[in-house]
Amino acid sequence: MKRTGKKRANLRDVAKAAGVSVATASRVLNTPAKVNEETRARVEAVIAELGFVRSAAARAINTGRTKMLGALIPTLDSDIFAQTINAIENRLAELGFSLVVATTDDNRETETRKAQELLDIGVEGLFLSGIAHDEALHALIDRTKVPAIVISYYDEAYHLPTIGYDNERAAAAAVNYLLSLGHKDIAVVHGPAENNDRTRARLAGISTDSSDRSLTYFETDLSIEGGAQAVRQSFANNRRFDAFLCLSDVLAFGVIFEFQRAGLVIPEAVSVLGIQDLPGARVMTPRLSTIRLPAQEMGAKAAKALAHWVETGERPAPESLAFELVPRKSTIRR
Amino acid sequence: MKRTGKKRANLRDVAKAAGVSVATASRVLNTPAKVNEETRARVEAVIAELGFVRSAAARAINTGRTKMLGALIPTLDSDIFAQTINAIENRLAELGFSLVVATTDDNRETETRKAQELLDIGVEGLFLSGIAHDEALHALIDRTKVPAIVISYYDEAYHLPTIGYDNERAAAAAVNYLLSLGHKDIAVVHGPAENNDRTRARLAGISTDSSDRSLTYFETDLSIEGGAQAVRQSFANNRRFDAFLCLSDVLAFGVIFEFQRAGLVIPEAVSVLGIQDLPGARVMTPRLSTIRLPAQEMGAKAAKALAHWVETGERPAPESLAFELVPRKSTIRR
DNA sequence: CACATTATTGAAACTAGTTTCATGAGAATT
DNA sequence: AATTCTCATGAAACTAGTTTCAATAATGTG
Repeated sequence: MKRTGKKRANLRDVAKAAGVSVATASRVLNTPAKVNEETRARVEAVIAELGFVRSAAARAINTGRTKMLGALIPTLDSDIFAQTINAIENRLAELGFSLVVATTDDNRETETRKAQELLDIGVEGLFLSGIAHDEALHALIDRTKVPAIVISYYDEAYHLPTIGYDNERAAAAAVNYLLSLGHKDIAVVHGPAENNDRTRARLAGISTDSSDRSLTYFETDLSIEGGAQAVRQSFANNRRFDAFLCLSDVLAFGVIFEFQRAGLVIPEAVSVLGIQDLPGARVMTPRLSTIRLPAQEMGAKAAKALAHWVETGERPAPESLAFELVPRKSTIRR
Repeated sequence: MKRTGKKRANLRDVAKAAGVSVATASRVLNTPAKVNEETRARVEAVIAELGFVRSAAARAINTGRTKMLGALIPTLDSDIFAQTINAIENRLAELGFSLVVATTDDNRETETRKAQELLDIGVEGLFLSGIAHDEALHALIDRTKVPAIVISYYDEAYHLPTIGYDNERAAAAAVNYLLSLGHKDIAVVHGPAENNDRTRARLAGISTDSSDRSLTYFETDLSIEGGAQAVRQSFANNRRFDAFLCLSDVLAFGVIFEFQRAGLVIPEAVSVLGIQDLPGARVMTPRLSTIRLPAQEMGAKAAKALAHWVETGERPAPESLAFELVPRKSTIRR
């Protein structure tokens, strides 16, 4: 460590320069009302003059508070979590918390390692995505008793509070809508199910009760390109469908683009339904029919809940957020 | 503060339980090689048993290091910064740093306030977007001497190191490409210029040298919907153009969607050119011609540069990243 | 005017670690 | 056998703040 020249001013320096005790200097920072006006002005002047910035670490060591929360999300490199994280950050800022983000690439070991690192730097609470985690992560949360809430997933029975939507029922609502439109032969496009419990839950919600309806599954990358690939594969198989049910809007985007590239018109050629309602969904052509998941509301509620938990020690109740069918122009009755 | 029951174990507890001094316990954590093997094993056992987690704050107070960096970005609620932030976080994680994000909504006071908060919680360096900032933020950076680098913008002469692309020249390359295709009557669609220096720089790069070419400007929201609005406005004005130059891909998306909605075919009806090359650009229909900005490379380089600066005190040199014209299917010779 | 109350303030203890310095025990060297 | 060196360890100082406790001064009440 090379402390180049004079170090940063600390409270003792301030106190000395202002001719007061460190206690008084500290009071100016924390409980200014308890300090005489003149004294306070003097100390404040010195603080400004010396460019004093109080050390967060020293503060945290005393109060035990860092006012930081950590979020473990699969990736930032996609719209999917952007809205939620944005909402979390916004609400957290209002509540006086900072947000440290860590991406996991949907890899459980990475998630556990980064959770440990977040705890090491002193976050007071964690946001987790979904309920599929390493045993080690659960152990860590148990051991440290760090408040942790799960987003993007609702499961009342889970051992951590979940704030999210019922992925299974959202998917069920999606199929039912397509069935109600008279579609019989449906392609289901979804991202990797292996490490993604949201995807798995959505898959679990999908079924047709009757035997004259068929479901064909395409597992692909959770990306626009992935959606396009699924369509190309269906072409390669020479297979036509009444409808494409995409378990995520990003997949629906790719599906629609690929059909358009083939010169087919949506929804006349095929109905396409997404899940999520990303910002682009209602603007694209055709406007995408989808199941709207309240990403922003979820972020705001999760932020509020975790902040409250950390602040008061009162564990929040799980919250189920309503999804909503938003029929637009990419689906048609058949 | 209600420390529910027994507090978390600290180093003193560990030392006592292991029958050693705190100094030895600390050594087990930091320089295990200097501790006798048996002693070390004993201390480690106690650490595991007590679920001891060392306080980051206490550590930071001694070492002066928090290993946290802060990023101030306009918003997370958009693809535009997602790739860059993702790349920053990934690289930072490799380098052993954590990333605290703060959004500014392109509001300078908000930015300054959040910068102060980031510093308050102890970040050792800052990523800033663009070069337009409050005087107070500059003063803060000067005063605290916190390493800060600017991304998304390249300006050798700026008083902070910039790592980004030359927005002005990227925009110039875009116009030149359209002109070279024979377009004479060009609509320029851009986001709010007021608080956005990237937009302003791009606007500055746009000109036609000859008088038989015309440029018409549409200022709108920096969003897909914004792009669509610009097109609607051009319809309302009964104005036709050879080409739409969109100063950001998101705007181009909206422009294309709105034309498609009107039943017009891109690029036959009108050429559309974007800037950025978002993930969706090369997948949409038609595949979007654009000026590719190396967002991920920028994120990785910026992360590396700031980490190095913080680590060694050596201020990095500004870096200009090459943009690249990517002609695809949304532009045509006229 | 005596007593009680309130407002200011500083000394010192305290938070949870790291680090320096000194000490003692063996081991190695002369 | 005497001296030197290394290794392991603990006491105490130190980091930068917060907080408690006590003291003093100033004001208010009866």
